[in-house]
Amino acid sequence: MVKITDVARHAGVSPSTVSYALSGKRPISEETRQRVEESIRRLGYRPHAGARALASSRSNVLALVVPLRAGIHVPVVMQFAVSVVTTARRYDHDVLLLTQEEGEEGLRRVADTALVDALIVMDVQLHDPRLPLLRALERPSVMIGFPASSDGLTCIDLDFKAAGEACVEHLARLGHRVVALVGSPPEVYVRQTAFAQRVVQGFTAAADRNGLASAVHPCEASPAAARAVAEQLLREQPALTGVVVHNEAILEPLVDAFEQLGLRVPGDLSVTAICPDELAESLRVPVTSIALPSAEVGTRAVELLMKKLGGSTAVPEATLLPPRMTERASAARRAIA
Amino acid sequence: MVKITDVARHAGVSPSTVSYALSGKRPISEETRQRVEESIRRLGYRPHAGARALASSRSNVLALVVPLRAGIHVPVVMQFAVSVVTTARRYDHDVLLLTQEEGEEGLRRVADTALVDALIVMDVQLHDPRLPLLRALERPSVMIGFPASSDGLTCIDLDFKAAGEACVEHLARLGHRVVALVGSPPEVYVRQTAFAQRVVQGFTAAADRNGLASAVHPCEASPAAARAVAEQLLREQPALTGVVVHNEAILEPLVDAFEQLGLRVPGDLSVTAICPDELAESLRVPVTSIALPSAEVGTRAVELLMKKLGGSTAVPEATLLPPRMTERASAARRAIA
DNA sequence: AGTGTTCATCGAACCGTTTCGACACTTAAC
DNA sequence: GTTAAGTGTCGAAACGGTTCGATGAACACT
Repeated sequence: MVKITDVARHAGVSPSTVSYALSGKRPISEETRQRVEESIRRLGYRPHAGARALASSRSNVLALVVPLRAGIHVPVVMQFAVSVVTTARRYDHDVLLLTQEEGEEGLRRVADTALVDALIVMDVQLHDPRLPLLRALERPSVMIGFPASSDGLTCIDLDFKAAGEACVEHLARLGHRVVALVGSPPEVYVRQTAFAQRVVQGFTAAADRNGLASAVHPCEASPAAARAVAEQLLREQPALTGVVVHNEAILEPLVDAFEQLGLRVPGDLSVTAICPDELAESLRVPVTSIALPSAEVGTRAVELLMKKLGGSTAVPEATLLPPRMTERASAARRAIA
Repeated sequence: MVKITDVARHAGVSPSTVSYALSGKRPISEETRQRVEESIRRLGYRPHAGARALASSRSNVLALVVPLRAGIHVPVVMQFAVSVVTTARRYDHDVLLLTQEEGEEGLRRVADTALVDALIVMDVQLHDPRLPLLRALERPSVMIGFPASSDGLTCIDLDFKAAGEACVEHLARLGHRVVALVGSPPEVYVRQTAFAQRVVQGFTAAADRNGLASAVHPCEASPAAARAVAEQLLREQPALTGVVVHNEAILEPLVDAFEQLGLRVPGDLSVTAICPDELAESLRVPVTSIALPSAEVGTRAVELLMKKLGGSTAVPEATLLPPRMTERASAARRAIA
């Protein structure tokens, strides 16, 4: 293995000069830098990650904790992870993958052993048991999602409340007067993941504000459940013409169920959703939707971390990404009966 | 930060003793070990990962390279990744996440900087450009999938050829005489990913062996393409009664298309698939399938790596997991016309 | 000519472990 | 009763970088 002293000898300088030439932390003459770089190339030198971490107390590795649980749309998680890795690389960092399963002990482990410099935690719950730990940790972290109190933490996510509102406002503009929200599986609400509740808040607030009749229905992630909800909706809200869906898994079966019950989309029923663009586009009837910006969240999360690692104190505690709606075929002006 | 010398002082021993008590690489008296462990607990000591890696030339980190490209079923990748992480943890290792995008340079980087001890590479192609690199690297690796020649490498995957055969054999046993394979998108074949071709080989061989009429159709990952293939099949093989599907994305739309064309499944048409159990189970008509054992592949891949890291030379170059079929509702005995 | 700056580089200490050789002390063997 | 073979522990030397203070050279300003 070729080490920094080999490079130094080959270039006729001291090891520290090589180090500075590489890091740029002290001025090095253009000529010397050239020579060092040439030697590095010639010898195929690569700094030893462990040695570097030891000496600099920076591992240049970020931890990413991904959720495993049911009710979470896997492609979204994956896209997010990829975006984190890609962005981290732009800042010369790597990403260590942890599963939720590892729990608090896992976080403490990678942080305390200095295996990672900072952490990204997904799927944060309202009263997440990891919150106190993350606050106490000597390493910066960013959370995807919002807990009950984000004091002293850095959080980022789509503004789900605004997303819920936007869906309703859109339907209201199209003339719909009776709307329903088909939401996440009940367990998501029970475990108090903030985003599901925020959608409900936004949905309800906007419906009230616009004087619409409205109802909210959680829904399991199965086609059968989707069908059941569809029937229930028609029974309980016969005048229903607008539906907001916040549940990737049942978007397609739900629309199918409506059509099988004799309702055309968007002829009789307009549908808007909060889901990945990919999904919204892939359906038989492309769905007007608010995108789940997983890639952007990933990028922004890393950027926030880098800012914190850079010592900046001016990192915002909360970052709410504004919803972006794409109109597709599933929502149309209400037919005048 | 509390370090090993602090622990040593607190326990009244030398640092090396603490190290040996921890690693077990030399005998330490029961009494001393107790004392050391107590001190560690008291002080909350965690060995510094970088220092450890430097001194031992072992980082205890594995690299996992995940594919990004189209035509790859994301949940399978994710499940695999999770299984890798979980298994790695059992061996006291962590997992660094790399994307295909990083390419050969990425592999070289993490290997040469000693950031990782070993590598797992997914989605290997027949003539993968990374093969020479992996052979040359001083660190062990395991590939998921099989290249044209696996000499000097360690590969593991489902035995796709046997899986293709098993699907046909099953249909043959049920009395079907005319069968078709609906495969992966054309680009998967073009880029010469071995597993797709192996399914075709197995399918064809078993069909010939059983004297069945057979045809093979690649298929894009869209509902429209599924429908088109369904129509084409009926046109070209009017006597068709058995279909093997090897394409997660279109399994559901394909079955739907058949039914809309007036064919009952399994009444008129029997379907078997090679896909994740989860998917096979979730359809309206649960599909008889060969499981894609992503979790097992992940576990086994890590175990193989650990064996190699342990210095074992008796690590098999090729590991083919035998197909496991689960019978569900979609395949039945051929109706006698 | 002397003093003060700035720039480029060097030398040495340090980062926190692991590991190797040595040593003292038991125990077993002949 | 010496020799041989373990046991359990210690001290010191790595491991391969980074970083801080010092130094020398070049230059400008009194």
